[in-house]
Amino acid sequence: MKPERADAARNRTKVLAAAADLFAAKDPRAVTMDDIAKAAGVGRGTLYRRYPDVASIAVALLDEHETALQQGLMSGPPPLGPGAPPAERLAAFYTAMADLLETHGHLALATETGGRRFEIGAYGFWRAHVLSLLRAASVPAPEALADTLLAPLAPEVFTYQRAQGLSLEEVKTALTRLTTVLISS
Amino acid sequence: MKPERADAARNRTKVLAAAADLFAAKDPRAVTMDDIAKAAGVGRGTLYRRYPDVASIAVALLDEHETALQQGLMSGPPPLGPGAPPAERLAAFYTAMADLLETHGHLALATETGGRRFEIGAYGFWRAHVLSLLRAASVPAPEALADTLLAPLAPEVFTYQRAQGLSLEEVKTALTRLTTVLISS
DNA sequence: AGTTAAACGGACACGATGTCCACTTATCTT
DNA sequence: AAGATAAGTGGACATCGTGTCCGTTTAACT
Repeated sequence: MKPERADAARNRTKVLAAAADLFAAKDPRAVTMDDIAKAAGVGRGTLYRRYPDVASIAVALLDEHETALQQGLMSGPPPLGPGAPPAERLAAFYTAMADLLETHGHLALATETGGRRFEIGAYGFWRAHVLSLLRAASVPAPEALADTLLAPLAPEVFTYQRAQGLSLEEVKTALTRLTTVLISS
Repeated sequence: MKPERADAARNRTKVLAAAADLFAAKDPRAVTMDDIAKAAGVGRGTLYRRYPDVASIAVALLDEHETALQQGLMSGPPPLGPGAPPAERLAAFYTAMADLLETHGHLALATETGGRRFEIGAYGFWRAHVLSLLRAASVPAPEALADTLLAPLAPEVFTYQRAQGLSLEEVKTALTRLTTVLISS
């Protein structure tokens, strides 16, 4: 396919920058397409040309961080990447996810307008990763456990816990305890 | 306060019946106030007089089942009610919740339009219950664990698992294993 | 400079929300 | 039984967000 036209690229940058500001400024779930178009100084039609909804803009903003983590899982150094025992890898994954939510939780929230959590590509990836680790650790009936274990990583849960006054460390230990206890038994 | 007027009672019944049908018929998250008013043969204003939004109607429909479970937790027979060791009570709670989600999952979905999960009264109750059991079992740092453990009970997670082909039993065992393993270690 | 096709932006139609108020009706009073 | 009163009703209205459509602009190529 052809390279991107100059004005298109310029507008994409403006849109993403404006959206990032808006997501950070107020409740990400309340940001509308109109808001973003207005803030970016761009027409409605221009916005819809590239992004079908607000969630997809948040996904675009989150993408680089997510793919970085996915790289780490697949080919990074242990314990996150291959080479460490499953229990440690799983714990490392949870810690990394918590860090990602800590820094970009507002974006993650914005990606989940409605019940889209499971339809997003990233969820499938996390699930496959957890599943393979559970299998490697010979945990029985890992299919149901995978979703159960991923549930506490939902952005709403994490941000709720942090808003309740729990420290990042407290949340992390709760998460990792879940994994280690489950695998070692 | 005064007793309810006859026409008001009649309309409330009509509204709840119509809403129950609609929630069962299509995606509960797509049901609108207009739909319900139309289906119940009632004006918009009448509907808004009693219920501020769709979620609150779903809550009303769900209420009796939820309070029944809450009664069971507080004063019912063991292992759900008091008298059994914490690990068993927690497992019984998860089983009961799974059953409730199995029968009324669509209603539970409708109560969570937006990110209201944690603002609903019931969540506070479940959380307090889990927390007290964790404390009774001398589990360290139970505060963070409580929310983490409740996350897999989110209606979206449960219905997603069931829609993926997992049986009710498989989900139940995944949930209870989580609890027993955590407490016994 | 001229041509072409991609990109732009605002107007439009639609659907849902929540409010407001003139009218109806149940219940109480005597 | 009739009137008084306050609660209840229903639909019109203003507002907002969505997604599409199309005449106009502009970048890129010749």
